[in-house]
Amino acid sequence: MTDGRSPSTSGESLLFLTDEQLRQGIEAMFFAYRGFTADPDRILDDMAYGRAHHRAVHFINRAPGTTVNNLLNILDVTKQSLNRVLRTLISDDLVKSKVGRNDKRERHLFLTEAGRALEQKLSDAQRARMRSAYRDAGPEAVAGFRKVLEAMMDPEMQASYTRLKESGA
Amino acid sequence: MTDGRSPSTSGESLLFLTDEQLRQGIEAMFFAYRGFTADPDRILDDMAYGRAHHRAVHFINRAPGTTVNNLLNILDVTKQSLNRVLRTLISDDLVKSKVGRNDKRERHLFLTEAGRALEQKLSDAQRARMRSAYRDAGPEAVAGFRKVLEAMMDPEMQASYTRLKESGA
DNA sequence: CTTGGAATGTCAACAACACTGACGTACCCT
DNA sequence: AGGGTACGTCAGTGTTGTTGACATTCCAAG
Repeated sequence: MTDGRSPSTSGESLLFLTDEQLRQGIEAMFFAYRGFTADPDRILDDMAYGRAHHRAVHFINRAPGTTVNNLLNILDVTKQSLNRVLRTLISDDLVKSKVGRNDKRERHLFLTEAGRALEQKLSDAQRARMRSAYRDAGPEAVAGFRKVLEAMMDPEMQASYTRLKESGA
Repeated sequence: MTDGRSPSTSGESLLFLTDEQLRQGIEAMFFAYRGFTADPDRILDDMAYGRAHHRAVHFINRAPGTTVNNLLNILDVTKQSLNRVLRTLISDDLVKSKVGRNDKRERHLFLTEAGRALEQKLSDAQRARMRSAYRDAGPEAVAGFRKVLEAMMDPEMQASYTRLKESGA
């Protein structure tokens, strides 16, 4: 199964499925993700925030008025964990929580002006690296990049991703 | 700067550099990385280990006899943090630490038989997902995937990555 | 041979971020 | 009226990261 050499299945060019190729992909993913988070992390370190705050702010910005439960599903963390983050964001006046009109149990989340400013700052930094990588690699590489990433997601996350993608297009 | 619409630079097809496109790439990266780590994480949860143990075991397996310092550079954590992980791995007899011959201050790290077995188990799980994603996306997409990831790394990490890649080819 | 510095290891304290479990409040719906 | 849902919170725990301080070992330069 994991014999490390070329799969010798058919005559096609399946060399890209070699264990060595896969391992390189795994390591590329590891190193690239560090780069991916490095710039926002630096900004967040200067404040009292971490990566979890970034994620919350990002998705609230992406889907304003989203409920806590919805955010919970996207972020895939416990409500206790998310609540800790939301509490600080709300008390720092970056996020507003509004009681639902139809269903008063729900809280709808919005960024304040300051929240949007922070999101912009983090987003700009992350996009700058992404843009540079995209430009270096070219449009065809980008298409392949997206294709592989989508295939790597868990099905539920793929659904979340597609939903977000289509809502913002 | 971040006006969100198409960059209107020249007549070329630079639509893949739109803020919206970049944001989709960012979200794809976020969701995909979760999938990427999900399978090994499940295995590790059953033991008393975490992702840090996986990383250590992976790179020791990749470069047997590597020094602590070298591992420190690759993983980019403090020696205290790495040491805690190595200590448990060594006391659980998954990793052996040997004093250097030329420079006796250095410790060279090797996997034991049990260590290799764990690495295989984790690696198999992670490769299975990677292989499936690669197969779904096809060789050209994979090439693009790798190209973008490399362009996203910090220069030093890109160097580490290339060194590892060439050592194992 | 002594001393400076590098590589390593260890102890302690702490913070971010995740988890589980339990409980309370408010609310919707049947 | 009662059951389930949405949300918040308290308490405890674990992994992984961080600083800071200090000891040991050892190479290499003076």
